[in-house]
Amino acid sequence: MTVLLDSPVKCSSCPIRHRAVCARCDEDELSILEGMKSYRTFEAGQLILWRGEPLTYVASVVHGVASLSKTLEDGRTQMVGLLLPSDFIGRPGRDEIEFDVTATTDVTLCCFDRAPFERLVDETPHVAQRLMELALDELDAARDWMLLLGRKTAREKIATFIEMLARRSHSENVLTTKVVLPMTRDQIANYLGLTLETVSRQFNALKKDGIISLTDRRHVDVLDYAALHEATGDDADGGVLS
Amino acid sequence: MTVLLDSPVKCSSCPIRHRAVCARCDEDELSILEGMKSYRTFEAGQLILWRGEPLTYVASVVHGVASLSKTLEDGRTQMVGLLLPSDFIGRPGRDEIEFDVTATTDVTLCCFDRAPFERLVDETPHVAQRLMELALDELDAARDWMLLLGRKTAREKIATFIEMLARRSHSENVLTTKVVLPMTRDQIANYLGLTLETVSRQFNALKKDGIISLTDRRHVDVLDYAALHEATGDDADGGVLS
DNA sequence: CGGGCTTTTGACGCCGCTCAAAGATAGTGG
DNA sequence: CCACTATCTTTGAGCGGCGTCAAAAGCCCG
Repeated sequence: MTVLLDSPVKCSSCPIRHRAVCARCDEDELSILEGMKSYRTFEAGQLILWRGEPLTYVASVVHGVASLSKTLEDGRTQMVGLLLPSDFIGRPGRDEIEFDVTATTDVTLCCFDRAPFERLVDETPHVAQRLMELALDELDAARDWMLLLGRKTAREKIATFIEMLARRSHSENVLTTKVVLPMTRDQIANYLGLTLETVSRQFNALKKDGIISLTDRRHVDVLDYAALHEATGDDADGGVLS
Repeated sequence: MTVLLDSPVKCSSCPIRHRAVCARCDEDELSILEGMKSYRTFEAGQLILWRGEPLTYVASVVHGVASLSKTLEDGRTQMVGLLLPSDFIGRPGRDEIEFDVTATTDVTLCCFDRAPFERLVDETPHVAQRLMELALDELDAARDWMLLLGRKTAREKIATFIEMLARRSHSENVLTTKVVLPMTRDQIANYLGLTLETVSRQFNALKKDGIISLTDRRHVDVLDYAALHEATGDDADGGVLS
């Protein structure tokens, strides 16, 4: 069930303070947001918002992973975005979204009612600018994904996926070799435009090649970053340290 | 070669006046833009901007079609966007782009130097808001395309492509049955994540089924809109009249 | 220990890719 | 105006990667 927590974390000690929609806000702006916000939590698997439904609030992801997905008439589905902590849900000036938003893991959201938030956007350029940056970041990510979906092989897709998670989950430039998979094989398949069987086979193929090891179903250990990047099909310069 | 025309069309009689980045501008704002703009034309096939190059200007497409594309190490390429008249090239706050921009047909751009344009964006909310809308529109389009690339069959891809062109090219709610293909089979293949042979075969399959007819290589005549939509795999409600 | 879920593994078939060649079409120069 | 050429498109034959179907194995939680 959706849970409304009465005491959200203070903005000043919020883990996503410097990356979320509030990143550029000064103290005054922050205290306005502080007054508007509330936390909501969702269990893994819950629908957070769905296509066509009027959007009553917008939110930042604080903890956990959510996903955006679209579905064809006959039920085939494709994830069109992954929302990690600091990512934003909802869009200024629209009152519907065109996809479903689902909690992939347990999720905590920092929510703002739409009307007051939009007023704030109109008045504070810091928020509007940051929103624009976030939208453009998403657009870049979407385009990388289009290349992946349209042209990469199953093996390249899996390698790219692991590399992306490694890049986004390492803390402060320290490159960790342990990667946590925030989703099941089935969800990974929907993200990569594959079937779950193919996902499983390719994970094991990378393992057999000594590029990764699979400690348990949710944990990948990257043994050879160079080989992993090689397997993504991307240019050499797009490597891990960039 | 790039041609700089010394006398661009006046904004007030510009064909994209009400849809481009300037859509919400009032007379005063428009005259500022008028003073900043210049036209550039490119022949079909020319590179307009390329990945990693510093971005010296931003622009609106006035006539023609341009495309955004990304390339893998071994040369496989995927179009990640189609720019039709009124679409915008370039992004505030970034000095590089992550893809190549190519003229698909002969193209006329309405260009603004980046520095003065960005100053204008900071000062006039009308432009900033419109830019945000355009970015979100592109994001929606990118996500539809992700569904197509990841989950649709070749036939569904072709049907979706034709339907999209029909929808974007008809003027003022009048549904034309004649659709002009602004690109070659090879370029269509790169847009849809297919090969040119498959594109050709699927066009002819739709023709054999009586859904379209092919007058010449650049012109499609839609004979049966309902059947075309059926062939896209999308939900019933996303039909032509929406 | 039992039941449901996720993952793995195998066998097989099909859609779309590859390779190849012939057929249109448009642009060029004689 | 027409032959010539380059480019684009169509068509065919064959193959392979990934999807489909099925069943077994592993894991988690009561």
